[in-house]
Amino acid sequence: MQIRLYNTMTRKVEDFVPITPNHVGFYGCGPTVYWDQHIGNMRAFFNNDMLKRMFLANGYTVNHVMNITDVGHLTSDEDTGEDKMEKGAARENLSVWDVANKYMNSCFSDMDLLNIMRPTHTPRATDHIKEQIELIQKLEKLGFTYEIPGDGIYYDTSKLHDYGKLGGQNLSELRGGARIENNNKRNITDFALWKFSPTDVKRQMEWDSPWGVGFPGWHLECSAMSMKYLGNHFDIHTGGQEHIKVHHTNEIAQSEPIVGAPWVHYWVHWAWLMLKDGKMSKSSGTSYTVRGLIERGYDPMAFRYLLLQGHYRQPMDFAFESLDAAAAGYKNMVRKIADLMAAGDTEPVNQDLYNEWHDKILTPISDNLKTAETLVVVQDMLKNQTINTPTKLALLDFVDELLGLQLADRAKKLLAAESETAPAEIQELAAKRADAKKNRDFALADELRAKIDSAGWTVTDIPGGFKLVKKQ
RNA sequence: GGCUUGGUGGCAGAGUGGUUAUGCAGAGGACUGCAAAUCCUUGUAUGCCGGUUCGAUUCCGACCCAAGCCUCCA
Repeated sequence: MQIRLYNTMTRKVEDFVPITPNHVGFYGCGPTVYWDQHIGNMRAFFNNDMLKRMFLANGYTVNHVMNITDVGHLTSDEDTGEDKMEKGAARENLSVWDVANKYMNSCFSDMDLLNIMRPTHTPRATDHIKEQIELIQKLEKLGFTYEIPGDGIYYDTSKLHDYGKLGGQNLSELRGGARIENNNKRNITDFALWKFSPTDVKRQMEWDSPWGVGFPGWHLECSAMSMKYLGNHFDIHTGGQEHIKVHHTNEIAQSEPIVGAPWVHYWVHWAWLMLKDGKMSKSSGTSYTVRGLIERGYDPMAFRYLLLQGHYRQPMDFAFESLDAAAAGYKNMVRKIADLMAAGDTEPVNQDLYNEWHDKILTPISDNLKTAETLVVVQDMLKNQTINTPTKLALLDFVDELLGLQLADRAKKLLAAESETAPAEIQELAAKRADAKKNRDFALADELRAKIDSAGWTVTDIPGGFKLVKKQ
């Protein structure tokens, strides 16, 4: 099936043509591991996951690389900026290395909870200092660097004729004085490749280099590690939309002089998950984690379902009201599937119908990841009267693989919970209630139902009797 | 200020040059002593102003508003 993706470089939805047939290599910017990743961060990782699942469903092999940024970078190119890693270490009274490990693992565990497949490679910046230094040396040889004494090695953006092409903005269009200027930089857009350690403070993370002790600039790791794990040219580079103008622009600047243009064939950018009143941020206490959602009683799959209803290029408003709606929608879907499973239909799978609907499901998601439309097709499929139950269940297995919603798993759990036999005293109460109903003593019947309810069971009337289901 | 995206029903959020998804919520009905579940039916929207067109929510332009980047950020 023809895959189409919006390419930020050309600002168009394009047919995807892989470098190697039936194989895709892609790099998605990963987390800076100084704190928990909030659900906004997770939306980006979820999008990478959907991109990957879409390719897998289309028969591709996938090499997915996600970096772990564990080097502390200054929050600006100034010496006065804060270092997030060092700040996190101070906050928790841990070494920067322990902070990195702790939050890398918590990020992975949140990804697991959301059923996000692990990337093929998750290289850490601190494990690739050598590669980063080598990259600077290559740029140095080509004449793209200059040193600001006592500060670092910088990239001279005026040396690259098409600098800024990804963001559609040239040097002269940037607003002068909009940010604090480093007076020693040659151009407003120049950025650090290597920063020297400050002389007055001992950094926990620093390395030797041909230019002096210090640490790499924050754009460098992505160039160095993507080349190492994906080769000099690869298919797709993804990241949050805020990376277009600076981070990805600078990655291109570092890479294309060395490997030749185009370095990356398709640039795909994810829009943010917004709060009603602005962006999600840790400082304002408005960030939620996946584990936080679970503590509030939500199935992480409800959040996944919510994300699937939107489109990756569209900012999405997050509110508990909309998460509730998604949770209800997801639960209804699981209910329907559990009913299909319980039907025990032994008809054979209709292969023609299976193929037809398989393609119907795969088509919209292959067209620039229109997951919402795929969800619509799934709803249509569930409602469709001409598809028999075994065919529907086979299609749902495919849907689970494609969308990662764990529908079959939840449906089975639901059925298991419903088939659990109630303890004798609950059975007895339910039997008494049935008697009360027979005697038309509805007051007593309702009282008994309340009793059963508070004991953790739900009694429902079914034709010819009653059913006891343990409350979830 | 510049560059880039967008503005759709009560909420979230798709598609589409002419009959406007889907989910949740709402309303009515079937079923039930009442519930629950399920099923059926159903209302409500395309920021504003122009233009192109037989016809625009869809194309074009201006404006207004929002978001992203220009400063660490998914």
